[in-house]
Amino acid sequence: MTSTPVRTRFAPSPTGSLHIGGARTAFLCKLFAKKHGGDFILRIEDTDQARNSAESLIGILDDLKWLGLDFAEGPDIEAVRRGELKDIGPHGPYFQSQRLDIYNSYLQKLLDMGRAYFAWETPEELAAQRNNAQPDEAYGHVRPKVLVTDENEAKRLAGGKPIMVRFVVPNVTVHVDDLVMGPTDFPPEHLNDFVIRKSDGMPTYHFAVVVDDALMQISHVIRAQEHFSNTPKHVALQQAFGLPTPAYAHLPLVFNSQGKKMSKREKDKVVKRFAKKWLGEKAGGNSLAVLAEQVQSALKDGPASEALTRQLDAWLKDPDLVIPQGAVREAIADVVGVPIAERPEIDVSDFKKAGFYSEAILNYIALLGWSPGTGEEIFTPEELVEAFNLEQVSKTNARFDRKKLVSFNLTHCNDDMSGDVVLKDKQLVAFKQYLESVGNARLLGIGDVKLRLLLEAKKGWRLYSDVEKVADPLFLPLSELRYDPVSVAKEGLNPGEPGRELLKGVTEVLKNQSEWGEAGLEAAVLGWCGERGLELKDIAPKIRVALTGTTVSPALWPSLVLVGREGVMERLEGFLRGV
RNA sequence: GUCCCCAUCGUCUAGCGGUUAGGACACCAGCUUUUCAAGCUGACGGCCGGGGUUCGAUUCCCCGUGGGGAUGCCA
Repeated sequence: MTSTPVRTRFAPSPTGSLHIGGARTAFLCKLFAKKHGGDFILRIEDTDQARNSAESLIGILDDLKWLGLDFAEGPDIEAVRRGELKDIGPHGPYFQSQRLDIYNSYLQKLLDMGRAYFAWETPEELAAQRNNAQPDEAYGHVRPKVLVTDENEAKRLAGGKPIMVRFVVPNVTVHVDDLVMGPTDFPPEHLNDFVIRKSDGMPTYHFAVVVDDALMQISHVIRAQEHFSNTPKHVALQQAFGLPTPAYAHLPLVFNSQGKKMSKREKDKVVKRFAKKWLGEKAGGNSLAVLAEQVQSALKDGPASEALTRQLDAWLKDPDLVIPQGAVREAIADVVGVPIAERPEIDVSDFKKAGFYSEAILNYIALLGWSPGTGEEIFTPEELVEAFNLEQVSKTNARFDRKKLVSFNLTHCNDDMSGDVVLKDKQLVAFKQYLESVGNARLLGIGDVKLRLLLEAKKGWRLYSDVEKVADPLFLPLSELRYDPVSVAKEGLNPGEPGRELLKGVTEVLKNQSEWGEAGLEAAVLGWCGERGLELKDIAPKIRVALTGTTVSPALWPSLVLVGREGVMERLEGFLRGV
């Protein structure tokens, strides 16, 4: 046994939002580290200059934080919010874009050893090579006869073409002992001399990941299975440098319910469909400009209107084109009115806005590809630390099942609400976070005491959005309250109908109620029912309709308490006067 | 094209040569209920196909089929 401390890392690139598969990888890395008393590190792989965005970076950090996936070393979130790429920890920088000197010094070692060389094929030339390859022939880059290791000479020979650096892949079989995939031999003939420094001077993923994992003393590389076939590249690089090879564990992939890859393209397609529909409905010339205008005003600082119009035009015409900026896509979705239910949930933020509880999500995603083997399924994050192990990780790709997630959500929330004060407080905090994420200032404004009562009153909710939906009418100003005609008719509450008389009667009882508490209200109403030979179900839905406009509300007594004596009387008497 | 990985109810999975193939979610039925939910009870439902190996294969091997990944100046 070695005494090397366990150190795992999650290394997202800020080119998009944190999706649920990435969240799972991050979580399992964290679980493994914690289980072994080690550290979980966050590194930002921002080497793709064309696709990086500050919006993505902040989004990813926010989502990790919301999930409770904090890290021992990595970006300084507060600084990043201010627009600085600052980080915390002894093995930094943790932004690859700030490690160029390090990469270059390692690169020079390779060049000096003759294990790397300059190359200057254009992307078109490489594509042609691949396309022209004969069947049975390994296609792709072929190592030149003479390797150029001097940069100046390379520049001269390239004649103005951009130069990059390739690694001389050794002609030996690479053996990888993967903790999930098992021992595997990778013969050299399937590997060609891959690029390690791009022509813009940035290292490629394969190069940076090797240098960084070694320097950051990562003991276990836990990542998605899509990287498995590339692992021999990394091991070959480690061997060239004489660096240690970390333990590898490649996780099975997570797909959507159709068994397809989760991608922002999926979201994009839906938005595009609705955008086209929206434009089609607006007869008359320049509705594209109108769309751009509205999208822009929905955005705090989006692109200029004309630029946006051009972008939208190109986007609508090309079925394969995707809006790269998540915020812009969301804004379009809002403007053209894509229903919430139609928006594919892929990113962590989608689930947050849909009203899921972070711990339920963690529980569910941990079980995608891993199983404790005991049949147990419901775990808190702390329990997961105890239970988790790499041995029980399967090699089989999994599909994401939203309904099961919903069920987990219900269970976690219910468990908390039937637990102690600490647990109930967690729900309160999480519910408030949800309300903030969807911008429901009205409910946020009722205060913690009422919010807590509300959570208690709406028993058995599945999502926070369920609580919100059912509670919202309770706190609407009376002038904005709409009565559902079907409910009104069903309860016989239209003028002249018998239900109205009953409601009048019970309104009197409530008016004379001295103590406005759940128990007192219940006793009073039940007493009134008893005198008349009525049951609660004869009157409760009528009160609900007058109170909320529909027959659906949280439990009746707490609802009355939440609305308060004045509010209730205003609503009941208002209903009896009007409608 | 080439290489690699995978294959148990609709979905996530347990199983690691002998099991009435277990659980969870979904679905369906019933019960319960002041609404929506929730809860309770029950039912339905599976070893991809073909060859081997073996006294015996869901389990081990081979082939096929299907799915996925890699083969990028993306990560």
